[in-house]
Amino acid sequence: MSSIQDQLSATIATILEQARDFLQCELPESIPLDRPKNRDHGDFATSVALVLAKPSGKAPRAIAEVIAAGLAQDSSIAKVEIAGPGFINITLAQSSQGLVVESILKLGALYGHGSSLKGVKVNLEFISANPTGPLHLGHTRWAAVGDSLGRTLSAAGASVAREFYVNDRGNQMELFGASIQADALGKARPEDGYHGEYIGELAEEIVAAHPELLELSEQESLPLFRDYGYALQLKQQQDVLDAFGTHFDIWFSEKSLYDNDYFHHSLARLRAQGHVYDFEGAVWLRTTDFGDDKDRVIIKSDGSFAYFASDSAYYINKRERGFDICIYMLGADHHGYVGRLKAIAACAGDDPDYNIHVLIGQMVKIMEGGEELKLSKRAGTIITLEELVEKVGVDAARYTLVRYPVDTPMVMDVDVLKRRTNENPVYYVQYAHARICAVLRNVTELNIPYGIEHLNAQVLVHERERELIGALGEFPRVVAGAAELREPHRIARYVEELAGIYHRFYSDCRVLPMGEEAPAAIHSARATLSSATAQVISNGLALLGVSAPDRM
RNA sequence: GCGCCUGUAGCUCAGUCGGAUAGAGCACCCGCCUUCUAAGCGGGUUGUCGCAGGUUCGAUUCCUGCCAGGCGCGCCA
Repeated sequence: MSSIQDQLSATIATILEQARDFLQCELPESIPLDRPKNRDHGDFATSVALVLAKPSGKAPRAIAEVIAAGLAQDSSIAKVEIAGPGFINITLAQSSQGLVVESILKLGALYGHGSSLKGVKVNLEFISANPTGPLHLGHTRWAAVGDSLGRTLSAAGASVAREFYVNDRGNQMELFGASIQADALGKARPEDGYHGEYIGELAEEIVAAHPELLELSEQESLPLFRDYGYALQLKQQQDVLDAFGTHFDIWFSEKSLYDNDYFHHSLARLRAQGHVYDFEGAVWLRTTDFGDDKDRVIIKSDGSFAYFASDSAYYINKRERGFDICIYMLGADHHGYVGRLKAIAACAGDDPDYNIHVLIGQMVKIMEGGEELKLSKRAGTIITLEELVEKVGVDAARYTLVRYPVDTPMVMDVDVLKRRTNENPVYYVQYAHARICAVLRNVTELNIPYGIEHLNAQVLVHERERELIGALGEFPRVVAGAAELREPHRIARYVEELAGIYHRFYSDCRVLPMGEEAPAAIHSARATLSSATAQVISNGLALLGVSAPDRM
């Protein structure tokens, strides 16, 4: 299904092709075509004449004349104007206004989906919190953004696996086990252990289920406390994420990288590429070959594995599982890892600009009552995902977290998020959807027919109607752009704008007949346009993992 | 010292294949519900796009330097 934009681009490309003799230069690969901010500039505008001015050596307005003459032949175009230094402003014919609405209603929930990433296998790893405590705010940002990005990439045609990397081995696990054990035995927790209230709760739960642990020696019970605690804590994280609407396809165990000697297999692969060396009893990866600050130790001189060992084996593992692109989502406090992760890919013989993509999320703060919230009862230090949801609900939390680019540090204001006003964009958007649903209920009650077969585009001549139709037509591009740039916040911003446009349409364009007025084509057409808008808002919110309520 | 991120209206922030007069919400003032959900709409006020150069028809956007703030630079995990 090709959009109006695509058709226009193709038309212009054809015109340029025919004017090759006149231009005498290379033609652009893609035609710049966007929707002007100023309505006086038509439905679409292109600066292609300006772009071609230099290579062709012709005056931009002269080039524009040629293109405009060609476009004027197209029956789907009502008006072509040349403006300023050589912009070409295009106004669509009334007859083509209905096409967008038609395709939305035909495609339904699939409208906006595309094929730009078709055939690409993406591994999307996010959150990957240690299973030694509750998820906090930073994880929550990723839970919202990562999940939304996953939905967006899928909509663009990619095959996406959402993966949570579980750090189930290493020193932190031991400290976690020791902390729980200390509580269970009524002793002091290790100083460098975990100190949240939840440790005590885990200890109680474990002792209740396995009273025999208290009969064992400390040495014997330690690994059991660790393993039971791990299972409970992981389950807790999974439950919380489930309630948040974030689902993973794969829970990947770090420990499993060392099963069946997989690690040595991955190391051999790196060695074969020639970037592994031994020095002072340790095994190193020469990541400086690919721009890292310094080489990294894989196996320490005491024979134990450095954390980097897991990182490199894990990357190799992802690629061996057939993923083309591995996306990592890391907190800003880990941005120092970008260089070494990219270097792993390069050392493995991959293209670090294509096969691996690292997103860095800046910090999230939370305010309530004008003050920053720092203490969590449960975690002991930072606010948890659960606590945030208790305060503001899933929709407001997800929406707010996903509406900013991840490289912007953000502050969530609980007081604002509880508010049901314009200040809180999630309600603004949801309200537009609920409002349309209410209108359509009334339309149905009055037996006014609507739908594709009742859409007479000729009557939709109001400026608000054209504006709305134009915005609806943008959605597929927004989705494709969000997927390509890995920026799901673009969808949130789009949906806000669309909601605003609908609200303005609503106040200027009456959908239902007034009083004794007989239902006419305009009512059916506007009802149809409304239902298409509801569909697009709903599709957009779905990509954000936010509900689109029928009533509010 | 080196690296990453940020600097746009009084506040919170959008704005990337460079485009026309730089946007939204909030705040402030004024209007709009005897007919659709006022959780809405309309109007008014608000800018050295951190600073200085460069690239060009055109720069908030790309390049360089500087200033300011945040974060990071382990044979820790």
